Parts: sequence; structure tokens; C-alpha cells
Amino acid sequence: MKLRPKHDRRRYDARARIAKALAHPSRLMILDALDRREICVCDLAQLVGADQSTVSKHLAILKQAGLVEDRKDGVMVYYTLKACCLQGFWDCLEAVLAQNLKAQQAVLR
Amino acid sequence: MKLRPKHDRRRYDARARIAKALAHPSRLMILDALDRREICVCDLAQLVGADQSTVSKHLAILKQAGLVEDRKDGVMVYYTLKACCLQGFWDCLEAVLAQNLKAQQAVLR
DNA sequence: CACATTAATGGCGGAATGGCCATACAGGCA
DNA sequence: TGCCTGTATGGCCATTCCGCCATTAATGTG
Repeated sequence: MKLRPKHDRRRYDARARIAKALAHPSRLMILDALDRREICVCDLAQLVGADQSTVSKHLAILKQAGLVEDRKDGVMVYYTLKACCLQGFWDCLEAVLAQNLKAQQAVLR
Repeated sequence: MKLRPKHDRRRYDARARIAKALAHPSRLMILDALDRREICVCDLAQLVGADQSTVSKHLAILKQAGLVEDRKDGVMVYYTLKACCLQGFWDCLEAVLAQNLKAQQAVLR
């Protein structure tokens, strides 16, 4: 059996595919909203303030990454959060932002 | 004083700027390597297997996002990890990947 | 059946990303 | 001084991303 090299490019490619899905403000907003309840596409479109087709494509990206699931109910499609591990991600982003803000204030002083 | 709306677009823009910096396999590889020690640009270029100028631009992006710091020592520039919160991010990526793999295996069965 | 509603898809144009090459800008050294 | 090394930057090109519009598909309703 062959040991996986520590720096396997394919592993980082796979990670980056997930990270790319997280790298858009509208998608972050969607994930944040879905953390509390399931929401249909039309409501999400209103939430992010973009065209329905645009939001639908964002949702397809999130679904492809395995971050959300969809459930059809008649004409409506409801999306729910599938990844239950995002809290650490949010905390990380906020920590970096807070740190950057602090650094910027230090420069001004 | 005005209360910040829960879904402030600017807040998600700020978060997305950080997330974008994390959304590239070479940058993930760099961050992972820097977690253990400070490394100069030339060694990082060899690690990721890209041109020195390419890696330098990746590092500028990471620095701009506040994820790494640089320290000049003569001609060399050493980069170190500034964000101390990435473990939750790694764990999240791995959890999603594991979940996706499991789902894919379930489909095959 | 026709018609309305909801979501997904195709297409297009503009913007951003990412790669390398060439070059500029140090710093170290003879 | 001149040369070498390590790094950053500008330019260019190919690719990807992202927005809306138009269209299609599917379901519910009269």
C-alpha cells in the first residue's frame, strides 16, 4: 500500500472546491440564513436581492459542493443546510476580520 | 445609534473577501505548510510547484486578507501564519469531503 | 384544456482570476 | 562599482466567474 504524500495536490484541489463554493457573499448569506430554517428559492432570491436565476445558480453551486440539500414540494423547492460544520468557519472569518480591524486601528494610532 | 441589520450585505462582502483568499488549492497548501513553521518564498514556490512570481502573488493575496505575515531577513522574505483560527476551517472542509464521499458510496450501492 | 407560478437552464457580455514571462527592485558580496 | 540571488510587479493571455435576460420544465389551478 502506498502512503499518501503529505502535500497531495489532489487533496488540496478537493478542499479548494469546497472553499470556492464558500467564496461569494450571496452564498455566505444563503448559508447563514439556511442555518436557522429551510427556505424556498423565491424567498432566498428576495433575501439576497438578486434575480431568481442567479440565486438558483448559486444554490446549484452549494448543492454540488455538498453544502445544502433540496426538497421539492409541489412547485416550490426548499433548501436546507447539509453541512453541520460551518460554525467553525464563521468563527474563523470573524476572528480574522476582528484581527484585521484591530491592526488597522493600530496603524492609525 | 443605528442597529446593524442582521443581513448586512457589507458584512458578507467582508467575510467573502477572506473566504476568497482561502479558495485556491495552492493557497490552501501554503497555509497548511505555514502552520508548522515560517517558510521563505523560494521554498514555498518549490512546495507548490509554480513560478516564483505566481507564488508571490498568492502570498500577497493571503497577506492582504490578513492570513499571513512576512518578515524580511536580508534578501529573503519569510512568511508566517497570522490567522490562528484555521483549524476549524480545515475540519469543516474535511467533514464536508467525508460526507460527500459517503453519499457517493451510498449511490453506488 | 389554458394559464399562472416556481425553479432550472442556456446564452451572452463584462469582470475577475490565475498562469507565466519579462522586468524592476532590493540586499549581499567581491 | 558590478554581479548574483531572492522577491515583487507589470503585462499579457486564457479561463473562469457572475450578473441578467430569455426560455424551458414542472406543478398547481380554474
